[in-house]
Amino acid sequence: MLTDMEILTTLRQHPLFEGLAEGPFQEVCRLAIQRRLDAGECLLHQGEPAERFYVLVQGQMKLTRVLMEGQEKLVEIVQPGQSFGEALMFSGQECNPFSASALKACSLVSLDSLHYRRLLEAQPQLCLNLLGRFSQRMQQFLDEIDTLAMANASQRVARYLNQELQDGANLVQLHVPKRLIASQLGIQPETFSRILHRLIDAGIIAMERRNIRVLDTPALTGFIQ
Amino acid sequence: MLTDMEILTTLRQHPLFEGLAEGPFQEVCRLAIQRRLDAGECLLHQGEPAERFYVLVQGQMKLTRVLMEGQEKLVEIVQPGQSFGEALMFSGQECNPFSASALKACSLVSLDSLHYRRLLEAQPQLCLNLLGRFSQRMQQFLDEIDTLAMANASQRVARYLNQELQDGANLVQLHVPKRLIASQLGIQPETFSRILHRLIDAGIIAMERRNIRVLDTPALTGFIQ
DNA sequence: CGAGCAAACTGATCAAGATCAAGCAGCTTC
DNA sequence: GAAGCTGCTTGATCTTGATCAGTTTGCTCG
Repeated sequence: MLTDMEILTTLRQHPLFEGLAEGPFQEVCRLAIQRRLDAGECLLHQGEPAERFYVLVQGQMKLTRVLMEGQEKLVEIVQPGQSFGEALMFSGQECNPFSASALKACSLVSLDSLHYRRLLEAQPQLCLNLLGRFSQRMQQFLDEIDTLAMANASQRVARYLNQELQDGANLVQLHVPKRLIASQLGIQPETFSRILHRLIDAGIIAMERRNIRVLDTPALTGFIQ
Repeated sequence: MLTDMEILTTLRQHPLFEGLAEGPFQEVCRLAIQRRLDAGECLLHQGEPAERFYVLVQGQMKLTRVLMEGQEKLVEIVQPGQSFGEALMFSGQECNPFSASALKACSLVSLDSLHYRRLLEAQPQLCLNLLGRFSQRMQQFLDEIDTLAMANASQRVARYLNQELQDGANLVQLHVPKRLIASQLGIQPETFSRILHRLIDAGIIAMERRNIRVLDTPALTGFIQ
């Protein structure tokens, strides 16, 4: 169970509310609805109408697109403190472009899109923040399109590992099952497994459980070009 | 050669300036720079610093991403009246995320990003317009990611044809060489050709030059699922 | 008009990755 | 501890689409 304090702190730290005066922020909180999900539970179905957006306070969620034959493709993993569904607020069309479901038990806050939109009309600075966020997200999409358009699966995996490699460290933690990563990269779980083990055999990475240590960064990078 | 009048009209009709008062709009025009390109000429190189964005007045441009081994992937075809490069204004990083070059002889107008950004700070309505545009663009990206993540090439082609099929009509006009479409779909020109001819043999489409007539829409749609 | 060139088409070959199938490791639950 | 479940791995086979090579078509330009 979360305290109101924890929720307040999470919202306050979120870029969507950065620079918002105390008054309007209180109003936002007043209209916020708290929501709890069990692991595996579904929050949004792709194609359903949407009038709210969400900030994840605790747990882990996945956003997926439903393709043909019931297959689903992972779009994004949402971690605590992150939001989703806010882009919809402006697009004119009002259907969820993805499904959302909980990977672990989750606590999240749901906010009214229309209310937030009205806030924006009076807060140019907030608008600019949001534009920046959208712009970055688009960059990420472009990157993902690159990854998918790349010729072969090994390059996608190498590219993925490189992206996940945080600042200086040589450790990549897969915080979701491998088959989901495979789905994100547009390859089959078997192929993903084989490629990882090929990289291990080549001495480029080491793996134990979901922790992957990159031993030879230059080799990995060279793989991509 | 374009008259100032034509340029003014093009800018005025552009969503980026919708609802902008006459004064600020004149100021925008005053700072605009006109640019001419020959067919094949390159305007922007991916990775170079960018301080301006562009509105195409006449001609046709392509935006491409450079992948490994000098291969390039088509991101978008720009038609007269459309803009590009404006997302960069907010992303913080200041390098072109794509290359841009002319497919035909082009006239375009280049605008100062910083100046436009300052305009936005005083114009909440303009911000909201822009947020809407960005949001739609993201939807398109999601769609494209779907297309690329789809299992096989035939489905990508069918999906592409369906998207390009405008409202009710059964005609798709390819306004660029087929090899560029293939690049956009992440397949080889040969494969694209073969698939189109397979669809012709199946009686689903008819093709003459760059005009494709869809004869059996349900069959085409059925192809995708 | 014919030369030259780029785009498009076609056929043959080959390799990457999907698919099918089975086995194994780690966890929970009774 | 056995049963059952899920995620991961490994092997064998088969399909798809890339690649290479050659031909055809259509367009431009001297």
